[in-house]
Amino acid sequence: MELEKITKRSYRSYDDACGTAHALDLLGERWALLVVRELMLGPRRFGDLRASLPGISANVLTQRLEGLEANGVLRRTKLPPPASVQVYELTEWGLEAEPILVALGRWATRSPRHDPALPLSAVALMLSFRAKFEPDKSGGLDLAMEFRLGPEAFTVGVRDRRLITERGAPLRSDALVTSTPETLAGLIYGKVPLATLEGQGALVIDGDRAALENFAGLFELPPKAD
Amino acid sequence: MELEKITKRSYRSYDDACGTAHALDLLGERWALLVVRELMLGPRRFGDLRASLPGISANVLTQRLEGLEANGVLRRTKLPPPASVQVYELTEWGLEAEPILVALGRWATRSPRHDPALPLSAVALMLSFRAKFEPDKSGGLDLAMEFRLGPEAFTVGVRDRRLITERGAPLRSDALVTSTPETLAGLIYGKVPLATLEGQGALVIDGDRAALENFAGLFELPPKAD
DNA sequence: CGGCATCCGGGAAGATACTG
DNA sequence: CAGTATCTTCCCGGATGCCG
Repeated sequence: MELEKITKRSYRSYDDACGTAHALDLLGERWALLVVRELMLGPRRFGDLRASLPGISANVLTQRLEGLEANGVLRRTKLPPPASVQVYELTEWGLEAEPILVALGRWATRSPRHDPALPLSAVALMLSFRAKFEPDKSGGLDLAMEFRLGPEAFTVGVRDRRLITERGAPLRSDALVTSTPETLAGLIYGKVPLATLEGQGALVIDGDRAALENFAGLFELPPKAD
Repeated sequence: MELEKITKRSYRSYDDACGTAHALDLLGERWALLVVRELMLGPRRFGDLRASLPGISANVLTQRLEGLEANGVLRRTKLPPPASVQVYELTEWGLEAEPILVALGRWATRSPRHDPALPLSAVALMLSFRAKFEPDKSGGLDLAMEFRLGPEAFTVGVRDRRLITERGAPLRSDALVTSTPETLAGLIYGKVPLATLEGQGALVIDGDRAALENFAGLFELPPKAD
């Protein structure tokens, strides 16, 4: 019957005027914030999102995308021809959630239970750079690199004590780094020597090796809160 | 059988090295962040928490407290005699999550779906002040008030363009305000005139009325993201 | 293949009653 | 007052299948 359609209330809300509580109404469901994370560097397709979020099932991803769209956090867009492919992208307001993601990441890195050796998506690595970048260590540095992480290319650079992290390849770069997010995390946060990774074939660098070495020195993990 | 005790694995984690994902492992479960919110201004008892979080059930609150304690976000403490009462309080690290809560609140206030007329806890109101305080409007202001919100007293003040929000009564104050969190939210964010609220008996002010009026002018809701 | 509906099993959340 | 026990309901996760 159609009656059950009408009765489909029970949108489980906290019913709390507090902004924090409302934020949880908007993106407190399981996986929602990680979907937002994956869109933080630009539009993605359904399949890309799924591949970047190991463990999410297709129907849950569909539900989250619907909910986030209904709440105005993201929108569905069709890429211009000839691609003509459907993608999901954050609204301007959704994009403004970035500092929250970064702050959450910085805070949780101090957890004794945090395991940096787990899998990592390319976008998550880029955002982690923003969380742990230390401008004071970057004085006078000016570098631009291309990171090839799987099928995707990213631009990473430093100029005027500011960090640049974008999706897509840069026009010019000092070095091209081909590797995986996990390997780069080991290099930058785990202080694994670059030569070791190259020896294992886990990382290939073409161009100025010093650029990557310098870059890796700009990040510091916050102390554990034991 | 005892076998089922052994099989109780399945601690549902995102298994993601990303700090944001780990933050969700730590406090992404339903109600967890609101429990943290209620502890942000100091230790509380089980019953206080329950009363401040309408909708949470006792067993869920128990589970959240256990989980947050296991993760090092909060600890159980016994108040010194003669109180000798058990309370929950945030660890130093847990306290550091405050900017996250405030940022979430500020962001979500821009949601078209946000309804400021819903119920509000006293602690949530205090934290909302921190989210929406505009130092530029507070030049030269110096005031201290006591807010009596139900059984609890709070100190609210401004000095040197900085906002003070604490639990407990101040030693000296310019005014004593007795009301509810919802009424004060209407005054400060809804711009309901003070005289109207007094006329309804929803708010009683003893002392310098101008202190409260000046205070109410220091906050601005961020624009909607329609 | 990408996107979405449907069915099902397990587990977490919600409501209520009960206990020290 | 501070939880525990129990039952129900709903959400999540996985599999399958439809359709453009």
